[in-house]
Amino acid sequence: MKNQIPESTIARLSIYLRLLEELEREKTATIRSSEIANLSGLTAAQVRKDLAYFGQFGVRGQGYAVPLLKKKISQTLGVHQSCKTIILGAGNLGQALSSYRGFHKEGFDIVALFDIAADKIKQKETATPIYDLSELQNFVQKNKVGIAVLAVPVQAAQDAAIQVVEAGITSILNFAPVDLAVPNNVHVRNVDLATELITLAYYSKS
Amino acid sequence: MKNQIPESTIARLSIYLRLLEELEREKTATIRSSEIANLSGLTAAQVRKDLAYFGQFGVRGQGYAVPLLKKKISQTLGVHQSCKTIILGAGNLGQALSSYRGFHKEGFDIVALFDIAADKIKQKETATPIYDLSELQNFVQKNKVGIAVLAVPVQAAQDAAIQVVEAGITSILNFAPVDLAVPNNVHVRNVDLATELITLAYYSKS
DNA sequence: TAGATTGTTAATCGATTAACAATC
DNA sequence: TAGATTGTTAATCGATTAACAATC
Repeated sequence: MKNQIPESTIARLSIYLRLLEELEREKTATIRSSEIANLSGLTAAQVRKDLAYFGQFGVRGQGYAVPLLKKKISQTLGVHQSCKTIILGAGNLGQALSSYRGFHKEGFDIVALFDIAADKIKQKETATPIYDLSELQNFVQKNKVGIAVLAVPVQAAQDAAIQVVEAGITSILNFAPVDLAVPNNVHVRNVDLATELITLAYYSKS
Repeated sequence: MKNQIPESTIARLSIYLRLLEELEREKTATIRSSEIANLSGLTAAQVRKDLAYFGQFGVRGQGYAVPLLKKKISQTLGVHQSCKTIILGAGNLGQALSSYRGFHKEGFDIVALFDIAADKIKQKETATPIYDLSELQNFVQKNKVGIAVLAVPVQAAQDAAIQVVEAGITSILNFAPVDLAVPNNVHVRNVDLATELITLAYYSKS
């Protein structure tokens, strides 16, 4: 069971991590909390507070050593090794996500797509195999799948979530605009694209 | 200039709206705040508070009339008419988004895709035309574009944002993992898919 | 009138920000 | 030592929740 660290802190850690990867590529040796803040659009106090939840990684008067901090954050987040990920729904969105480079770059391996009547779907260029939904349980048990992405139509989402949970997966990224009912130990994050646009539309007037 | 209404309230309004559309299709006449809360995974107090920012839409002892509330919320959000939307970046993600039904359903018309060297891109089934980025200014001026979606690689995102802003667009949905520098009057919402997965991965251990 | 549910105020909670002592 | 920047505590801010008077 994890402690009382805000989910927003965790989300920001992953932003710091990506920034540090970039800085390491550029051979930057050290960085101050104020610089991290500027580069990621946050405040220095917030950066230091976030990091302090997990340890003391900096040197007073100096800042943070980029390679060390990167290592510490990736250990904290547990992204040092790659994580097998499946996508439910092999429509436009599902297929686009499966070839999204950002996932692979951060260590997420999209190992399979699932869909109903998978045999009807033409399997374009994608290297990722598409299986029938009925094979889900089997596949998940054989392969160590850590995360499921739900890119199915809204009507199918709750049902898909149940199947995913039954297969033993406890992390779900949900693109369908519904509040999924899942057991307490299952973690869901929602990406609601239409809501994002509606929110923007509100601000685009006035 | 908009008042001090929390952005999270606006985001929830759009969730209520979609729920009400559903309820209206099912011919539900009235609904209580507690029911709205259950259906969207929130609390009744929160629902009432959100709505109270904009007026008194309910009847004490009765609840809310579904058609009326739906109308009021869509007026508030300004989604009564459709909003022209463009997508920058015609790669996998851009093309998937352009055919994403959820956008059209909520009144967002994807009127064009833009990409560098647009002529090199084979224009699959999509009905949405793909233009060269150099035509952006011209297109936006001729058509009343309200929102731009950035589905370009991270290196190209800041530059794309500048062009979009120069063309006069003030609402941006950004899929690239960077903190975009934009003028104060421009509203940006970020969807950071890799960060979502990393956050989930953190919770999938332990 | 009695019962129900809103609208709204006040209390709680948690996250962000500010400030500064510790220390490299 | 003087200067800089962290780690951490305390103050602020804002959003969520609880409670209840208003009222249909």
